[in-house]
Amino acid sequence: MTDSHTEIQDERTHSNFLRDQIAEDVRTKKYGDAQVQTRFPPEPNGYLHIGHAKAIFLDFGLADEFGGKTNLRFDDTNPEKEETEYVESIKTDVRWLGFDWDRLCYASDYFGQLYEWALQLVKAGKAYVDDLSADEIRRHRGTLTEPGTDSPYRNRSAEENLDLFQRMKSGEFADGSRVLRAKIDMASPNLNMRDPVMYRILHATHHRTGDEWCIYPMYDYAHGQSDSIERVTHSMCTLEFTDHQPLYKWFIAQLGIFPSQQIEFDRLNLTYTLLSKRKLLQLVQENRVNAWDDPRMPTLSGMRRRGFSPGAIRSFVISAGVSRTNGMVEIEMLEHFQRDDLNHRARRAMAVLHPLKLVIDNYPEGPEGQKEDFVEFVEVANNPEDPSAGTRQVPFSRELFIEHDDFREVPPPKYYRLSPGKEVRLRNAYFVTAQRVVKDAQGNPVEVHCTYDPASRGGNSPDGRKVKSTMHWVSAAHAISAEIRLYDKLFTKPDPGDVEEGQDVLDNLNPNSLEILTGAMLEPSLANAKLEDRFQFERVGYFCLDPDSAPDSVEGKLVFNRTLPLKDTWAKIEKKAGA
RNA sequence: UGGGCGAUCGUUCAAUGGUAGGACAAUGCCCUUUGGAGGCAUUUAUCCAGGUUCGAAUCCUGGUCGCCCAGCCA
Repeated sequence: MTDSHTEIQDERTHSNFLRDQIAEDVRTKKYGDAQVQTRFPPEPNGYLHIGHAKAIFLDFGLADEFGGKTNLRFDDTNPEKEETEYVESIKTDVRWLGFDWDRLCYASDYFGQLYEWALQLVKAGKAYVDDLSADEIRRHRGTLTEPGTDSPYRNRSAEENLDLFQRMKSGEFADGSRVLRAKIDMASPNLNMRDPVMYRILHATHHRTGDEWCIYPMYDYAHGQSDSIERVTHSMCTLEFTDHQPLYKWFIAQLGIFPSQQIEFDRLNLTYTLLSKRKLLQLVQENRVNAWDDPRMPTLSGMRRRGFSPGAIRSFVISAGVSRTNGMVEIEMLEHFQRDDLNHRARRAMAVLHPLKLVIDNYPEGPEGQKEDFVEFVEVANNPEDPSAGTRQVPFSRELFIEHDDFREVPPPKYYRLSPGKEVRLRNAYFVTAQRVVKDAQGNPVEVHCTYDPASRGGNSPDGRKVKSTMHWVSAAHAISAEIRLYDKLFTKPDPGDVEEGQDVLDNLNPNSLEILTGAMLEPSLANAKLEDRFQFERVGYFCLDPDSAPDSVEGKLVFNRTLPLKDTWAKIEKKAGA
């Protein structure tokens, strides 16, 4: 058993620069005897995706390793984009990944303190109210190569700034009319230091503070201090915030408060996958997918519905590693860890996605000559990888369904499955030999007639005869039908952002990312499937029940999602031959 | 072009001055009552040029290439 657990342990002993840094800080007692404190700081403006899972495993995982704690903090400084629905979904997703936060925090908890600190900076002449418009501020900022120019309001007296800022807070001014800026250096080569905006006027209702405030702190003014308030020792974030560090440090130094240490790491990028909350929101809003939890989405809720597991996501994220290089991990790696997980856990079942009738002409007749009535039950392992999963009895009869693609009237080279005159094994049942095929007007096979070898019951012939292929099947009389949803990649290009001039990422959407099958035939035991069950439909793939199912309803509607197909060597051979 | 960050197999992460290794992918073989799983094997890498050193992926110098920053977003 090559359990992924061992792999995780191995990975853990591998160094990574985050762990190294924390270990070093603990060793040198950089923060005295204080325990390691981290935080996961999402903005509640969308659903979490697998990129966030990386941050979660790092923030919570590393703190765990060092016996520290992790806060869940919502960076909710922009009331116009944030909603309670997102807060709830984020909590659900973090828990689903297996973590519980030490403290549940909100940047909005600190609005009062942040305001007090702003007052302090204003009084100290370190911040000023600027009457310039957003556009004018932009023009004054300069460019990458040219320094900015001072705002005409830059040298207002502390008294005037104090008065203006307090009136901004009291709601005297219109949105956009004034901002509070830090007074740093308009000529800094780091644009973040060119008198960044600390507060803007926004007469908007906040999801938590309601209408209490009409000025809201900018992320850059709130983030470092939030870390400081929570006494976060190691504040891990993604690379693009690297050059915000000097600004955070400036605020911390001016205020003389606890200095958290920020360490940046690379974002997770996955081939064929879009990991931008803004774009994901667009997919939802424009109904390009059904919802945030559409199984094609890289959101944690989508992946959960699709049948992915927290353990597999963890193995993947840890195995993909962390660094400071911007790369793109192949989606195949994620799929590998999910298959590995499911291979060990998933119960096996037989399901025919594209049914083709198979009739055994020499199968014994039932009592009083009623051929169809004769039924026997074969014993089948629930999971050959796990004997403790037990066995079940599966009905077998004269008329069966097999996979349409498992029969070829004219077999291509290396095709081992059923074709006229060929003998194959029906899994756990009998050897059968195809005799003749009934075709429709278009020449498509609709029914295959075969003979079986009664001595091969269970799937082996006493004479030691070998067959090249084993196929799954279901008894026609006992089969239940279900809707099957097959998912493919949402995008057609490895890098969805690779677009032609004038085109959009959404132009790279895969029009065939969802295929719905309505005629699938399943073995009867699947009628009892539960939402949390994981199945391998043998030779087909991994599946789970979708919440759209209503097994207890009159129709007993069943909907299965394909998490992932099984690896398909034959498809590869066929493709190569065709190419 | 100002500032910041980075560069190791196809991809991704290791090697912390001392045999360049793992995982995914690919290829071939073995095995198989899932063309699944498993086993074995193979291929492919230190961005370039100098330098320091007994010894450099690692340290130094100079290039090259890539990513990020000009929101009253986070």
